[in-house]
Amino acid sequence: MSEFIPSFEHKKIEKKWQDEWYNFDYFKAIDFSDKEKYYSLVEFPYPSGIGMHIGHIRAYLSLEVISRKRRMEGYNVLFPIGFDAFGLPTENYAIQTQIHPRKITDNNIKIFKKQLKSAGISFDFSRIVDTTDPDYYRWTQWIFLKLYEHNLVFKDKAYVNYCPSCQVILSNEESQGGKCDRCGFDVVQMEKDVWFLKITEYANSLLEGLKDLESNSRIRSEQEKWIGKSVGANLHFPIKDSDKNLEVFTTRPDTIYGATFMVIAPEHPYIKEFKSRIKNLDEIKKYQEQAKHKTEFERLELAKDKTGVKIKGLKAINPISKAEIPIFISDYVMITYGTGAIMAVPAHDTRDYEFAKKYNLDIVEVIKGGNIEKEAYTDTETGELINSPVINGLSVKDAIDKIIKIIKKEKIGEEAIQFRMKDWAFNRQRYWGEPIPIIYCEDCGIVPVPYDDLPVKLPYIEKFTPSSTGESPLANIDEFVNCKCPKCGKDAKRETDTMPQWAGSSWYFLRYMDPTNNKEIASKEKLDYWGKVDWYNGGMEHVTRHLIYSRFWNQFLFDIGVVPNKEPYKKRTAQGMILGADNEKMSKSRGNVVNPMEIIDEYGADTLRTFVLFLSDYEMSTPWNEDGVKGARRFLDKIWRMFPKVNQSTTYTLDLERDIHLTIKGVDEDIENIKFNTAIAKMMELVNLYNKQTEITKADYEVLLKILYPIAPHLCEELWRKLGHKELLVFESYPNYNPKKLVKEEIELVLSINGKVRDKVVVENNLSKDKLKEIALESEKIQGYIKGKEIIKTIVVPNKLVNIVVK
RNA sequence: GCCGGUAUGGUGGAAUUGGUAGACACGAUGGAUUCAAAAUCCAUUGCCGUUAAAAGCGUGUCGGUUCGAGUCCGACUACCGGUACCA
Repeated sequence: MSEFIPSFEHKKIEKKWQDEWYNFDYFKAIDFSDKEKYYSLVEFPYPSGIGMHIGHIRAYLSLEVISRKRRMEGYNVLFPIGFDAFGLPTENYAIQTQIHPRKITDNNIKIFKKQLKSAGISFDFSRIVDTTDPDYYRWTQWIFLKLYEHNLVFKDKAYVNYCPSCQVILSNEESQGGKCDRCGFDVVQMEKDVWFLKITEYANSLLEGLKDLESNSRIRSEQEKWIGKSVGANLHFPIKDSDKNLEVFTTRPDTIYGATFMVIAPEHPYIKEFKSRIKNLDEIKKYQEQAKHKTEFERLELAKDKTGVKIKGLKAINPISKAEIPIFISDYVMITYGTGAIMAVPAHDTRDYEFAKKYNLDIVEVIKGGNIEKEAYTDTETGELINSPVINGLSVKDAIDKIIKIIKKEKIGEEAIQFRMKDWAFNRQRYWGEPIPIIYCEDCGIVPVPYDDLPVKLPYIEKFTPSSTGESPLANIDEFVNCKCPKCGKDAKRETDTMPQWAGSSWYFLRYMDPTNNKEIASKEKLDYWGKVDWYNGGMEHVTRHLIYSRFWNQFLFDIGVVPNKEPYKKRTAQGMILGADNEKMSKSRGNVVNPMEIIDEYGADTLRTFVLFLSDYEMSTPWNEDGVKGARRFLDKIWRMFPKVNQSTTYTLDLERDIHLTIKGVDEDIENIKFNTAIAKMMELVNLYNKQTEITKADYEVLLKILYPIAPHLCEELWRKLGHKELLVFESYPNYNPKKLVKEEIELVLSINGKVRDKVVVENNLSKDKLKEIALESEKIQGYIKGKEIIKTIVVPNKLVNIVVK
């Protein structure tokens, strides 16, 4: 101990322990171990060329800390990592540089692995999955074929969002606000053959499954809203002088007497169906044409300004009141939601109200309580039905119940449920993705590739630029396109579209359980052993799309008997974003990006880890603050420098005992509640106490190393070894606290007058209320305040305070 | 528009069931050490006030409940995130 280096040499020490951990596979998860299993999952990264972002570090650290702690607690921990490597950025970069995406991806993965290790994250690197590996995407294709087999895949012509800049078809989610998610270019509408996955079939099941997911309310409600369940009724409005009905969906069947007109979407099939009867067909067609060419942006901009055309020659009949009412065509009704037609109740729906005002249509009040001269009255809690013969006087809720009974009896409608969630558009016209395993045969039509022929491998090509027709680059590769029909053997052609980026990530958590299996996605035994993901952490931005897609695939695999659990995740948390020092989102263009590797190089991985966790509440977004890094480093140095004053005693220093037990308890609770910032603050407080002692015991020091280990493992390993231990901290037992040792013998009693603190005295713990009151009145300061005043009342909170109310 | 979240010192942020607001850290100031600096250590650090104290003020704004409110209730403002004519 004589030659002691006053600051820990992070470069040397961190490298030493990383080599030890990774070379000897200390973090390897053991299949079928007798220990209880724990599966911690973090969202696998897209291996971009810039390498790791500070956000990755924060995202992984929560479960990194939990995983290290769980190992100490005796669990067999599966904490895997992989790469979601298909996708546009790599492909665009490939086009730019003429380097093959395979090469780029391999290189990026290599960089990422190295960086993850230099941060000391305790991943099981033996289980890496790479979605672009044919041994992996073979099973992605396999699941697609299974979905196809179970009629959950269909092909349809659809207007799709197309980005002329990326030359790629986008999902609704990727083209929000009419802008391309990737490049920001204006999205245009384009008719295409599109593969869909029928996720809507699982809508209800996905909603129900949320009940079993442990997560905060925000995570749950975003998913709920995305699924968007509405309960109401389908009503049949007869078209006058025909045997057809106009079907509408409504959540407010109680307002049927107030339905003064109907509105159908511009794309509604009845325009064609009744074209011979429509007197102003030209005008209608013109409107349809306009609606089609409105960009998303215009539709949003003009959202308030309703437009539409009355369909002349066509009338609907209100099936309850028998009133004849006009039908309009307007783009405020969407063909993609419900039945593409509505009954408009202007008195009680804001949109219908605006439309009625603009076109001077009747507004009939059927619920009392608002002022329909001014605005639509949409309250459903307090109103009472009027002008509605069969349901007058009822509340909205009762009226809905009663009217549904009536319409069912009269066969003019039925209860119905609608979801806002749409089927999942499942193809891209790009090269760098999983080929869709489908063959087109002139005689046999669409033929799925036989399971034995999987994987359909991506051919190694030189030119990845998409064709100007919007077709995949694969369409130009004859050797890929031309094949034999698996059914009849005749010449046939392959599907050239590839899967969207969400495909590979929809089941990767299953593959980790058995990453090299070449017979199944994973063996039944391993799926059973590892079971559900115990804790899944990732970004808030993936709570809707990725989480729902992957739950959908898992539920499907459960339904066909492939996986043992209907829901894949037990618990889900999400980290907050780290913003730039300027409080703006980090981005290259703003120049506020923090490179974690630079911090590791200068201050070390332990410092980075400690600081990122200390920065703020884990779930909140927060600006980066370079200065704070020094504070974290100082904290670790203090612990390092303390080493020479450690004595050989194996019991806690008496003066520190209570604080040690308190800290163990607090740190444990904080970590489990992902309050890493306060956990670290508590350890800092303990270290400050240690520093005040001239000597500390080996026991004092060891317990600190153990509770700090999950956060700053390199430093703790090194000091642990310096204490003479032969074994690593990895599987040392996590410390327990003794509740009896938490009791304080003396407490500080606060004395206040009228709620204002006037004095503080140290008294024995657990004194009676009367005794505390007595003590309070004895205080000189208190006496000064109550002199000449009347004591109205005294409140005593045992072990806390005495408040005297005077007048 | 609707749905969430947030608002606390110069800064990042703490605060258990309503019970000492500002833990912990950064920064700053003063001092020790040093030839000097860095590092380290000690002290101070919400505002106002004072020689020092006391008193007073203080958790986005306004109001309320309470012996007592950062915390509960009502109204509002700003910022962030989600969503967008969803019938």
